[in-house]
Amino acid sequence: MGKNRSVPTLNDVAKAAGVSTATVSRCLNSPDQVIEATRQRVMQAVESLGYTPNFAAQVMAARRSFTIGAIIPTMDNAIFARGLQEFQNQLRESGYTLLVSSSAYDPEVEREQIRTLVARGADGLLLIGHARDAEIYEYLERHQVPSVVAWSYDPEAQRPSVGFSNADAMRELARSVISAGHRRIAMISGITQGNDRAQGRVVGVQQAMAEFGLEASALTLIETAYEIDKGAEAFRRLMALAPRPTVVMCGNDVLAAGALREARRLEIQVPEQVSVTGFDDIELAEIVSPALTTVHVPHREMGRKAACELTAMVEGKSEGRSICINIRVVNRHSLAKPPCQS
Amino acid sequence: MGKNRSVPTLNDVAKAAGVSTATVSRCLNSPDQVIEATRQRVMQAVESLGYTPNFAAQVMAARRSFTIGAIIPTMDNAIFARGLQEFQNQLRESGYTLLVSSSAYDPEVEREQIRTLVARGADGLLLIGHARDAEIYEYLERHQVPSVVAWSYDPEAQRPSVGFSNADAMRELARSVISAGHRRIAMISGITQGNDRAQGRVVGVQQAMAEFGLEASALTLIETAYEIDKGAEAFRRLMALAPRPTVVMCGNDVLAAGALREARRLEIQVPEQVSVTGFDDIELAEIVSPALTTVHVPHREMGRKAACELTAMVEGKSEGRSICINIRVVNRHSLAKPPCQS
DNA sequence: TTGTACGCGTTATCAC
DNA sequence: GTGATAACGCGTACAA
Repeated sequence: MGKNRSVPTLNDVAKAAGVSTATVSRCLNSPDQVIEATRQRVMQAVESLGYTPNFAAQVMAARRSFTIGAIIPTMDNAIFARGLQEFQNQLRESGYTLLVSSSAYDPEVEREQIRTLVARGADGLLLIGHARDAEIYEYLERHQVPSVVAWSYDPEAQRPSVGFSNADAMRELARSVISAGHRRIAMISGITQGNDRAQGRVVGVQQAMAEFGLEASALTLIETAYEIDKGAEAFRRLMALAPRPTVVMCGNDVLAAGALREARRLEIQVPEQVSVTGFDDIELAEIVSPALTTVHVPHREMGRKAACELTAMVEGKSEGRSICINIRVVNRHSLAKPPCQS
Repeated sequence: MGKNRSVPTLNDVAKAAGVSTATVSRCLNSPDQVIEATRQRVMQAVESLGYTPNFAAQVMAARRSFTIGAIIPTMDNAIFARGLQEFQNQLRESGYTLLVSSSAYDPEVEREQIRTLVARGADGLLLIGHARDAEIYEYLERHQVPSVVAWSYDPEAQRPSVGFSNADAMRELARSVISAGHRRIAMISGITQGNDRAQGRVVGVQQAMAEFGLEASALTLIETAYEIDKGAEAFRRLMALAPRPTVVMCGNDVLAAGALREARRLEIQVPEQVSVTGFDDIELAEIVSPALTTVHVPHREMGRKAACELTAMVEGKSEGRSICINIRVVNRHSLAKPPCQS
């Protein structure tokens, strides 16, 4: 029955309600500035026409989008997923929409996506880690788009960040490891290039070793991508060494899970023959066998606080504070004393 | 030094290069329509001013955004993450940007996000599963935004879908289970309300049982959210039953991982005392102990094909075909014959 | 090949 | 309270 094919605009609503576009706009954006009677009429028209405001036009006119962008290295890891879900929830409550892109750990892609998100009118950006070109920060500044860095806390950094010190966290875990008696330590790290979280975790291990008077050479380090298979592969190489390390500290739980899987395949008992540790304390950590001794990171809390800080900045209520999140070492079963003959 | 605070526009570039805005626009969008010399000059200006086109303005003028939206139930599950990553990769190659939102399995939220994405000028949408209000499809049609449904294949459905039949897949797995001798079957399903994948999986089990002449009452069904803890809890309740089921079929690998964790806690041997199966074959399935017998879904392939189909539709090259992806049962160690005394 | 001028759908600033 | 109307930044007929 004469179904109108095209999308209704503000103008259509205005005509249908017998008012001006300005009034319709006000009904939608500041309802109390318009008298009850006309508002009813307008809303009726909005309803019956099935009107939805055109976002691009809104952004252009209002120079504001109520949109927050986030660029994460990968969607394929529970740690970002968990925190981001909470980030989004918090944002929703404040009336913002979250747009997510994943950079696949590629700085070039990240750079492009930041520009895309800004061009799209994002009011603020969530970034992961500090390591990136100064040029990018200048770009953000010029466009006056506030940003907060998460999953990494660095009081030295110019930019506000919400997270924790990866070095401190890993150092604490490494202290436990060394205190348990381990001296031949191996580490399977994520790629440190352009990744301050991964770098910090390596540094943490090194610091703890120094504290205990261990030589740097006592650490065998393998760098690899954060994938289960890579963790397994690295673990195999480590176990082929003579003498074998007595503990394998992994850059995250995913790598540790790979290590554990390989240990099972090689019929190496964990932790009796070799200890393994993780980082992040994602659900995986409790599910593998033996359950992982790891560092617990409160991702949800981080997501929530990052959202609060970022919206505050967007709304001019904050200059950008840095927030430090507390982490803690979780002792489960994958870490024990080194074997006796060691 | 006189750093210009504001964001440069097409006009600024035009003035800087001594040409009209139209020429600048052409340089950016159809470079071959403009002579080499002027183009050089223009590009120079673009570069030195650090010009980035304003997206909202582009969308408004061109009525096209080269943006694809996706709404997934949750980011917190590897199955969507994996497929979406590939979906995005494929999109990038075709020049599209992906915007992702998660609905937290809430139809209301999904509805709102669909409107948001459309209002934002998304050229096409990726949706998960068929179950949703007809009104939403009408809305999409009216706005002429093509969409494809993924993770679910239904030849009966009006809308194009890329995926597989969840019922067929689960039925095949259930046949293996029954063939192995199981008669007291329990299932831990995801919430079926508004979720055709979960529904299909339940139906698959029921169909297989019917094929083998088993009474419907032989199936004990628990519905719960797709979370590890929920899987563990459901498993505990199941193990408290007398007689116990000899097999627990889980709606996905996450639930199965929870079941396995609880089994370990209860010191119930899997598969000696009770068998467990999963669905999806995410990495988790191979990592838990015992490794899960499950249904392998080629998520990457699904993501890729969905992207191809959707872009084809957006560009008017396809009316919207449905594509069926092949799945297969993966036999690992969590499924065995039922215990003898059964 | 290049320039002019209009339109895209809103918001916001004025008057009324 | 409400209504004109000028931006907002870009694409694109159409003209030159």
